[in-house]
Amino acid sequence: MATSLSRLRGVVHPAIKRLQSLSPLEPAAIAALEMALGSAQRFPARRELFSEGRPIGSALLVLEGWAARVRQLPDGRRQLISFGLPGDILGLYQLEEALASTTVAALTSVTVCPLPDGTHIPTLAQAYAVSRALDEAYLIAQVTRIGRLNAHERIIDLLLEFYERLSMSGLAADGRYHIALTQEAISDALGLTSVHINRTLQSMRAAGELTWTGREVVLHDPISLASTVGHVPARVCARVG
Amino acid sequence: MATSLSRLRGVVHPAIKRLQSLSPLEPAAIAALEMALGSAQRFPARRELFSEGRPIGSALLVLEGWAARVRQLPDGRRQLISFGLPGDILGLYQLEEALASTTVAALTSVTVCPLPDGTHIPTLAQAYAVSRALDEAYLIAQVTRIGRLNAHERIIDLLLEFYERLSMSGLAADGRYHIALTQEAISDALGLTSVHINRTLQSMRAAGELTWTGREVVLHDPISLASTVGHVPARVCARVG
DNA sequence: CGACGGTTTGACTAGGCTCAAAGATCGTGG
DNA sequence: CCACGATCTTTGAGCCTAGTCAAACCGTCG
Repeated sequence: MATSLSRLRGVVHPAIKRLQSLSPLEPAAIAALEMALGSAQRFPARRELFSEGRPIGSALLVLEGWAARVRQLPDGRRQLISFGLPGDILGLYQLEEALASTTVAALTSVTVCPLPDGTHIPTLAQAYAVSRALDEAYLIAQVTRIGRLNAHERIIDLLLEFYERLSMSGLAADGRYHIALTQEAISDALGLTSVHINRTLQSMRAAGELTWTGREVVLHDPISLASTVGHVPARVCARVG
Repeated sequence: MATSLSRLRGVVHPAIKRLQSLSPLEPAAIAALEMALGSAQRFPARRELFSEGRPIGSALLVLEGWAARVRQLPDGRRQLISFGLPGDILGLYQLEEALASTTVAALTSVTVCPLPDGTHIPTLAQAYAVSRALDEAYLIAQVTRIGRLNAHERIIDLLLEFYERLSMSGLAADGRYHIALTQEAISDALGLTSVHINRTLQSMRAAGELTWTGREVVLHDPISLASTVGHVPARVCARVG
């Protein structure tokens, strides 16, 4: 049943929770999403969900796992452009015959489902619009991060962004969350080397700023971290917090 | 008269030419644009067209001059996120109550006009959609540029992007165009210092890669430059070159 | 147990930054 | 028409953040 899927163990599915937090959803929207949850599809890590330059099929809603838009240079250098976390939408364009401007790859095992059509469900359409606006805000944050912050600031800023985003879907709380990335992936996102990420993380641990064991991150004081690096949460709409 | 404005000296206005190159425009689209040209408004250099966090009024079409999305850090560091050249659209969002996610500032004296409503003019709406998709592609290019290219590559890649974009509006040809940026602005865009931009430009001149006198840039061999830095022009739609 | 992916460490290098000041260029007003 | 100020470009010397290359370590999974 749809209800059992979206409220597994009595909890709203993180993806639905995120969209709900972007714009309060009407019952028809919830129903459409719950229906979509039924046709989930799984991609193993490293698999491509979209390929650069190829036509985009239908948009996807991320249910579980982390994906990323990736650009690969001819000589092997790799840049992660942006991330797709649970509740994020991949490949959402209103352009006919759109081509994917970047490859989207699964960083972990990723489950997705087709994005329900929002054209006749106003609150759902609104949630998609907000989601899209946030995507752009994250992209802008990424430019500023790699353009003007040093290694220490870049890492903190990115970890704070993850914290805020995962909080929307209920996957983070109290500065704590599960991070699906290797140090290598972080370095590819931040325009640094994994060696430098490693050393910088060590100094951050030594400074008591965070704990990072296995895949579990704890930011000891998100608020003070945010103020030291001048991090400001994305804000795109007067109605959304 | 509208016609005399859009075809000054027998030439189609660069802004219209750009939109036309994104999607062939029907007569009603041209007429709407020519009408809008009549209510042009001028902003002097450094003036803000939109302010971060403030509600966005109506979208603007750039007619002349260069604008840029800017993010300023508390300590004075500055990052240019993206550029608005003639024919580009600023502040185009389908979100109600959208807030500007970055300040947009005039880099030179800039003339704009309100963007004509495209909802009942399909080809115009299509041009806007393509323009928006290109905006995103340029943002992605910017991330890759500052994340993974060295100073030399960053400059070439950016100058090539300007060349391609200005070519669409007829403002560049044969590798030659008028660049409205100071070395300082370039450094703010590329995440480098103006001193380093200056030195790198000198080495590029010495290598015969370009000429840059006053505000006139000549890329001596755009094709070979593109191949040396692995630059690929943005491509967002199967129908658009 | 070995292979694999990820993390950590060391020694050395280099690309780009900082600070500071001197030249160019250009628009403007007297 | 020239002088002035403001803005931009250029140069120099020294430093530092982050990169490179290489190897060891570690956990885990088949």
